[in-house]
Amino acid sequence: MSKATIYNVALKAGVSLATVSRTLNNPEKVKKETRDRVMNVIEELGYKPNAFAKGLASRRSTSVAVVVPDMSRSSIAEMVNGVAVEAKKYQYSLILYVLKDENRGEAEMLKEVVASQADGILYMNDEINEEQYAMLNTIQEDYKVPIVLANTLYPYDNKLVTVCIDYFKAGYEATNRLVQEGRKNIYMLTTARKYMVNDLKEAGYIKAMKEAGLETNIIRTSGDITVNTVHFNELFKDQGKKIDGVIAVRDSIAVSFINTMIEKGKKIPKDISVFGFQNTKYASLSRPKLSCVDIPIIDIGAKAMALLKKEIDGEHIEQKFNVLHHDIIERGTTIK
Amino acid sequence: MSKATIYNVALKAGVSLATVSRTLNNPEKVKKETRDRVMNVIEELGYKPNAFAKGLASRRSTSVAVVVPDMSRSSIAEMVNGVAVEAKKYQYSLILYVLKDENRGEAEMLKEVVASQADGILYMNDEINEEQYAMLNTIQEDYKVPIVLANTLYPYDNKLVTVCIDYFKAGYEATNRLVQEGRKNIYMLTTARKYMVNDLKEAGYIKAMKEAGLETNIIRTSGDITVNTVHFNELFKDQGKKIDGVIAVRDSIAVSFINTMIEKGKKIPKDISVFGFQNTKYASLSRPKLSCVDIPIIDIGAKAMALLKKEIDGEHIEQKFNVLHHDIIERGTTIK
DNA sequence: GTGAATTAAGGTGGTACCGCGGTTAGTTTA
DNA sequence: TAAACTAACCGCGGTACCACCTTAATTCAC
Repeated sequence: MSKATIYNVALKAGVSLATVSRTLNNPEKVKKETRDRVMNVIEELGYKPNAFAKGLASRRSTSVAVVVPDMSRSSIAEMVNGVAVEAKKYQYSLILYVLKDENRGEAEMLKEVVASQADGILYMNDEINEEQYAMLNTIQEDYKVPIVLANTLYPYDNKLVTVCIDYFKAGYEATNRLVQEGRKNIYMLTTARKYMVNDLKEAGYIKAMKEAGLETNIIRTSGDITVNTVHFNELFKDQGKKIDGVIAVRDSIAVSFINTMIEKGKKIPKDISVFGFQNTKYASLSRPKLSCVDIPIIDIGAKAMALLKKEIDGEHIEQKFNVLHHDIIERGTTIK
Repeated sequence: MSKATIYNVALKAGVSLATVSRTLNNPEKVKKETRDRVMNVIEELGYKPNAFAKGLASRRSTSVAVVVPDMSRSSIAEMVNGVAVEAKKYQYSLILYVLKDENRGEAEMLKEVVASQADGILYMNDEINEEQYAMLNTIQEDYKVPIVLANTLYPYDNKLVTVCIDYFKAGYEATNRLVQEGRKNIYMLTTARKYMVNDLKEAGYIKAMKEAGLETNIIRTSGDITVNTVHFNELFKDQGKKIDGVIAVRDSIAVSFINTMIEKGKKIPKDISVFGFQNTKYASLSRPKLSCVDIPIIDIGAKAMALLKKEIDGEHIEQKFNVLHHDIIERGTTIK
């Protein structure tokens, strides 16, 4: 009973191929009795339409390509979870492309994505630059493949549908909380690599500092925690460096900073207040628990998938740029 | 320049369809000059063979299905990273199936996997039971779809190719370290849900405890850290409960336990030694840094993919059960 | 008011594709 | 004369359009 084809089903149910196809794709166009009979046979034979044949004939794959930079980043993984749940609603399958250690150009990979016949592309690479954005645009236009950016954005243009939060505002708000606590020497810890979203957090931080008449201090460090721990030790070796507040672009960076400082005898939050970004498990597992910007990352994934589905179905999306709501969570690393 | 077909290429290169097909699939059968000419046109038109047509005609998809329980688990995400890197070598694409919140039976999902025409299945669901194992076997046999289990196993049988580490041994070794420290009241913290690999860690723990003539204490808690923190608080409310050592089946559980205890005034590792499992980022971000069993999770993913590829290519795999090496890492939560 | 004719709509079957791989037999090239 | 290539066709398993057949409802002629 390896593989039942539509032909087997038709034969056994005593109907034509067309009718079987219709019972599956346009059930309302088939009389109930016939439909039931066909469905029974389908059940009996364990028939599932061959995805290739279906794709070839219909020119639709009911699958979307999911492009991610690196699965091991907690935010990416959570987002994929959200995408998966939403995709299931539409019976869409996910084709995964992990860019990590990708040495061929991204262009090559995107061509592959197109060749895979995916009905749409969910682009989650936050390390996006002008060139890539242009490429994505070309693909969307030339190949008519809808693209949605999830938790990433290209702020200088908005031809592509985007789901994100207002990272600028979040950075601004988090910084302001520390300013309101009376902190004067507030640092921003960000990644050495240029992620668009981190640039926005940084811009928000700068704005808040400027408004408060404070001096900005931006430290670019590695996303790798073993590396940045060393870095922090180096940086704050001389106790002369005044620091009483920190905004980190990732929870993990915030936590490794906290650990470094506590080992140096600093009190958190008495001496230094710390804010993270994302509200990952790292934040809950930190001691004290990390205050952070809560980002609805699962919702971003789900919303992005939902919008992509709409685009695929040809619906016009009036709102290209979709901003989801974020929260500021105060826990143990800031003073209420 | 939307979609070039093999026909366009043939026309422009002045050859027949057959020759184009050969250049791509059996290049050695085509004279170099012709081949070069065809390749140039392919490049020029940006031609990529239609995956559906190719799959339909060749009955191979050059894609594998990756079945995971939940992307947000750090071990799963890392493993997928490993799979992705290896898959890229073979130009295989990944179709992702996330079981999380799956309410239809898993049988239904597996049928879908088969219908997707994947050439093979990478099964990473560690919540495997007898029924599922039987189902996987049926699929492998009836549909001739190779299956590899990655970081999960079914210890009562070994028809399916498996890549794992010796969790029994790891549990045994970790427990022994604590015994050698002189710990007497060593608890195992495991998940309430039945994961096969956790059962093995538990069995290893029990063996070591028995050998040392110590009493076993097994606490089943949630994988959700907000829940288990409450649980730990409840359990160890009465200070009468003696406890001086802990083996946790996941790093995250270990860390939340540590946090709970330290808040109660316990010293780690002076009063209680703690061991985790996996060596995730949680372990490095814990304070003190978590001692744990280091599991080569990326390698497991890569190895599983490599074996699957072999199976797909029809090579016989003599070694069905593949055990990768693990390490015991001693850091700050145990006494050297 | 009745039976016949027309129409509409619902249900079903027939079949040309979709783009490629593989085979065969025949043709050209070195 | 072998090697390299062409031409033609089938098959893969579906989809979707179009055409056809029912059946029921409506209109019509008488």
